[in-house]
Amino acid sequence: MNRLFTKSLCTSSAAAANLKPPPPDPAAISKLILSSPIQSPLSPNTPWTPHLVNSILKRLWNHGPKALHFFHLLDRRHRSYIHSPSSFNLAIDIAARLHLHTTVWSLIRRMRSLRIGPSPKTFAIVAERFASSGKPDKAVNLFLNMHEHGCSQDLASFNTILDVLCKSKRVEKAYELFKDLRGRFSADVVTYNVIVNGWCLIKRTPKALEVLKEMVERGITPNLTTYNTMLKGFFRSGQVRQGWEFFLEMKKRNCGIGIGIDVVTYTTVVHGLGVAGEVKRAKKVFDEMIREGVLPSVATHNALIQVLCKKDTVENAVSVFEEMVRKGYEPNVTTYNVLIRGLFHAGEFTRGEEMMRTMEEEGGCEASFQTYNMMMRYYLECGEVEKALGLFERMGSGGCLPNLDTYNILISGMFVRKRSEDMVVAGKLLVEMVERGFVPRKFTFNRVLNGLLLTGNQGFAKEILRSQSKSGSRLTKKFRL
DNA sequence: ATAGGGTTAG
Repeated sequence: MNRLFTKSLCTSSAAAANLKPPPPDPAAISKLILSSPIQSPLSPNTPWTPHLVNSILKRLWNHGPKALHFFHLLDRRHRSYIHSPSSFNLAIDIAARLHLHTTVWSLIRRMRSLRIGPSPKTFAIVAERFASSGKPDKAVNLFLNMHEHGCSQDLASFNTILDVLCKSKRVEKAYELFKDLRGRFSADVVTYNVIVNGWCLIKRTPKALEVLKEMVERGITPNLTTYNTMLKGFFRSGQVRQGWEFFLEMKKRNCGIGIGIDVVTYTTVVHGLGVAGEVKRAKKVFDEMIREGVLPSVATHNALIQVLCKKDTVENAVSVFEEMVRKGYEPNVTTYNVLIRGLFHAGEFTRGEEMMRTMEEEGGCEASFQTYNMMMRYYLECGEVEKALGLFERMGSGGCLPNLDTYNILISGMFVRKRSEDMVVAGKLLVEMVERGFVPRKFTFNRVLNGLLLTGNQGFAKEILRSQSKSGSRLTKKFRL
């Protein structure tokens, strides 16, 4: 195990020959960490840098226990390396996702003792975890008590906590906090934009408009972000007509005062109209923006391609894709994902697979978990279990570890054929996901156990039950720092 | 990670 580590390092012969050692490869190190036993020590010779550590933590994101173990080893066993604040923040995020409360706080204490934090960003991460796991009050309290942990509250952190609450759909809670404290922190245009966006996210555009009116009354001038947010809100809540009129109004003001509309405005309208089924109008707006001298971005193309896939034909979507490449745009992962989805949706599995090859070989884009999850969904939907499992294998061996969705998709897919051997696979997947720090829903758990019992796999079922009853306490103990 | 546009699912 250790040899692999040393291989990528500065060996004495390389140094003697005055050759630059190859930079350590995060992918190779991540693979090694995944395959090595938990006690395996890291080579002391690796030239660790925050960038290297961060890219490894990101690669191991969906294997939280291993990621934390790696972080911990480097923190404690490595004499000369001290983790950077950004690595701490990543580790804290991972620990919070694993519900390792004790670990989160000891990491925060450690940051403090090293005098490298915690920063407002650190608290934003923890608050986000609270808010998205149904504990918005804890998120608010964390913000209110930040100063006790050596981190001052300011307008920026106030805006952040509001945004965190809004993005996790706790808009009422955010609005409450906003009204209580907007005086103390002198709310600015960003604060108001966050709240406007919040109401828009839960499709309450009348409330958003109310806040918009209020900000003007209080002497805060809305900017283009405010209007783009509102515009998106109309389309999101299905108010296509209001959205369109708002867009026209924005254009009119552009001529008058000169607030300007930009590529984001146009992208919002192209997407909004298209999703509403108004494909012709969406295309017209796309052409209009070019005439008006606002260059479409990759995101604009992605919006149009998605809309054509959904409401028109995948052939037209492919044409737009080819045209954008011809014009010199570089399609990104989203472009490919949208297009592959379109092809799979149309039953064109072969062309979808080809597009995936194109993306990796010619496009220089690595397939993401969205790519894999979506393709597996389609394969399982029509009973192509082997195809889905093949993709799953590729994920595990490539640089993209399966996430919670992946496991859920696959496990439920194992029930379509009603075969005994599929139940065993489902059981193995369940064990693996727990090992990697994911918490299966009770429903998933019972379904797999029932499946095993009904197909005569009592032994395996019992094994799973035993490992589960231990895993909770094991996880929390292992990473207490 | 102080705010707005593309990836799922009606």
